Order: sequence, then structure tokens, then C-alpha cells
Amino acid sequence: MNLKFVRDNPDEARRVLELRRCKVDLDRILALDDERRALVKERDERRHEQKELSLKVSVAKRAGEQCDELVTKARELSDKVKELETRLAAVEAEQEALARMLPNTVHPSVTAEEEVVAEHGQKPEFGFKPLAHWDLGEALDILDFKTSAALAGSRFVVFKGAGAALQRALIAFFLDRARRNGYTEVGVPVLANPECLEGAGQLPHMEGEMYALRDDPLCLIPTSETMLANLHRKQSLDESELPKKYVAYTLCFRREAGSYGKDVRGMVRIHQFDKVELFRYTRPEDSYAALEEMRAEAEALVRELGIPYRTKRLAAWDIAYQSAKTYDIEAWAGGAGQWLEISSISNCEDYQMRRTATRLRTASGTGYPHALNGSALALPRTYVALIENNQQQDGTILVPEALRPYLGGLERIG
RNA sequence: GGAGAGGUGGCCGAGUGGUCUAAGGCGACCGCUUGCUAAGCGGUUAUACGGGUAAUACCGUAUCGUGGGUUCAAAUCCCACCCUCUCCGCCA
Repeated sequence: MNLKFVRDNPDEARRVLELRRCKVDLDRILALDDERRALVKERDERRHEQKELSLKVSVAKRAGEQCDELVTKARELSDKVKELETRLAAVEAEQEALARMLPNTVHPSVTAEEEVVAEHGQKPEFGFKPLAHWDLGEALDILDFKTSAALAGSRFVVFKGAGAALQRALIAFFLDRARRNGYTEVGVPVLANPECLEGAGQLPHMEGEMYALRDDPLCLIPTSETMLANLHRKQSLDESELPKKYVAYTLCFRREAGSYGKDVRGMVRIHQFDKVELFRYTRPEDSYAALEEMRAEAEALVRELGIPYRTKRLAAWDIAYQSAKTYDIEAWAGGAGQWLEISSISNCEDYQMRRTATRLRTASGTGYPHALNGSALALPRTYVALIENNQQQDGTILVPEALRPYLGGLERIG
């Protein structure tokens, strides 16, 4: 949703905002737009007159003629233009501030209610009382929450020994699968400037959720989506180059402001986590097929790890600002007995592409590509589900077949 | 952090105050031609905003790294900043 959309379809815009439970003052935006257009029109007309006079001055000076009168008149027009520009700037500033708050539209299939669209696997049956990962991890000395608290505070974790290797194995496994699926791996900065954050849609809405640096105008990225959405910033992509498929492994950082008291134990909600992120640039007509492919790719990973999961199509009010349709994959973690969101797959359509000025050239003209992102997969939580579900009576953890090649053939932790 | 060089259309590259309405070239597209060679000729070649139209056409304004300033008039002059390259310093 952008200014043009709001102007052309005010009723539809109102409906979407309501569906998303999003409060933006549409009437004010529309009123400002009328004002803006009137100012632009007058400014352009005055400037046109001024330029014509300017040309006459030029001709007169060449001919050595007197032209003080023309100059005086031109100066008046110039002043008038400056005044109009000042007023216009104020109107545009207010309008842009409001327009930045506009979320994406939603896909017709996205309703006010969420819907479970897939379920797979059996929840594990234990012949004993299973441990939650915080107890299991400390018992095996692979997770250490005491040390992490001493190093950085609450909501961090220290991985040790085979526990650290398991984390790395998961990352390598995810990256390998993405490569097999035709993704190009990219390594990107984890510090982002405000333009990138704004372009990807993290600003202004996630402002308080990110870590800002004290001495530089940079933030630690909350997800590599921020970077991947800006990879072709201010570029024009040719239709023949699409789809572009990228995968990035990065750390992600979130302040988790406002979640005090929620998921405090263990590493279900921590400030720094690892994530392998898929990202695609597609032609607009291909994006929803791509969304289903990416969902299938992410689900395949969870299946290969033997983790029971369910996939939800999120409700309109629950999806991110930049997204038009989102699936969440939730993994079952049998120790603490809870569903954990381990992947979020979204079609952001052209929302980010407009904001990052990433254009698309086609035979019939120019437009914007569509952008999709999806975790495949997010760490700590996948890790949590894996170790909780695979714990054995003797206190060890069985390593799934798929991961053993990444752990030197290790079958068991503990 | 210091010194120097640079940033112009899809790309290369000219342009130091007034038909810049940005030369020229490359590439691309369209058309023509094809008894001379993988050739030639002609044309088109951005984006945004506003006006205009049934839709085109068309008209206006802006955009030469970014933001200010000077001027009737700025790619061009002044100031600040950003980025790239080279060298120095520091450093895993």
C-alpha cells in the first residue's frame, strides 16, 4: 500500500487497515494530498514563467540591451517559487511521515482468522519425564545460561562442546539444502543504516526492537531480510534475470522490549540468534507460486530433522507490516511441551521494492519485482525442538541422520 | 584518523554561469536496405511528480553523488556531508 494506492482506492485502503488492526489517519493523508497537488501545480507554473523570463534576460544581455525590468520581475517570481517550495516541503514532510506508516495490502486469501494449512509428524512419546531444554542442556553441559548471564545479561546463551558443534551443524545443513535448491549464498553486514531498515520495512515500526549503536547511525539487524531486501537497492533488474534466489546466514539481534516475563527461561526468546534466511526476487505474476515453493522448502527441512510441525497461514492482523501473506511453521518441542515458531515465510509483493527503489524492466515497460523472504530455518528454537524431542532415557540426545555428516558422524550427544 | 584523486543517462565519456532541450560513442529496440564481406542508413532509447486524454498523444516541473547557499539563471561558483579508488597511520 502506498500513497497512490490510497488515493486511487480509499475504500479498499480503509478495509485493509481495519483488517490489519492498523491505525493510520487516512483522511489526513488524503487532505494533505489535495493540498500538495495544488501547491505543485502553482509552483510549476510560476517556475515556468520564471524560466521564460530568464531566457529573455539571456537573449537581451547578449544583444547588449537593458533588462533591469525583466530581472526585477524574474526575482519576484523566484521569491514566490521559494515560498511555495517551503510550504510544499512542510506538506510533503507530514504526508510522508504518515505514508511511511502504511502497511502492505493483504492477499485476498488472508482473512481475519488464522488457518492451519499443514500438520506433519507425531509428537514424541517418552517413557520417562522429558526435560525442558534448559535443564537438559545444562545437564549435558552443552548450554550454559549462568555464564551467558554473567557475560551479557539475561536472554543470552553460551553453547559448549558438542552443543556448539550442533548449532554449527544445523547452519551448515540449512545452507547446503538452500544451495541444492538453487539459492546463491551471500554474506552480509549485520549492521544496517537507516535507509536499509526503512526500505525493508523495519523502520519505523520496529524502531524500539532494534539495538542502535551509540556513536554511529547504525542498527544491529533484527533479521538478514533487512539486507537481502536491499541487495539491489536503486538498481533496475531485467525480467530475464528473475527469479533471483539468495540465502544468507547471519546473526540476528532483537531487544525483545515489551516481552518482559515472557519465555524467560532457556533460549526460546533471546537477544541474539542465528538464522538462515531465504530470499527471492520474482516477477509479480510468479510470486505466489514462489511463496508455496519456499514454504515447501522450509517444511522439508523440518521433516528431514524429524521434528513434528504445523504450518499456519497467519491472520491479517498478525502479519508483518511489509507482508501481504505469511505462513508460520511451528515446531513441537516435547520437553517443555510447546509449539515454537521456527520459520516465517512472507510474500511482501512490491512493498520493499518500492521502498528500496528496486525496479523491474520488462518488455512492456518498468515496474517493481516482488520480494519474498522465509526462514529456513531459525536457530535456537529449531535446536530446542531437536534436543527436547530426541532426548533419551539415559539422558543423551540422539542426533538425526541428516545432521550426522555435519558432526563427523556423531550419533549421540552426552 | 591523515593526504590525494574521483562520483555526469543501461554503460563509457565530453561539458567551468545563459538554446544543456546534456555532445559523442557503446549497447538495446524499431524500421529500411542488403552485388560486396560478422556490413550500411535512419529513427527511438530514463525516472518521478503534476496537468491533460476514453486511452494514446501532448504540456509542465524536477533529477548530473546528497543536502544547503549565491544568482533573474547552476552539471558548471561557494559551504557541508556521503561514497569509491590510491597512499600513509592504526589494527584482528
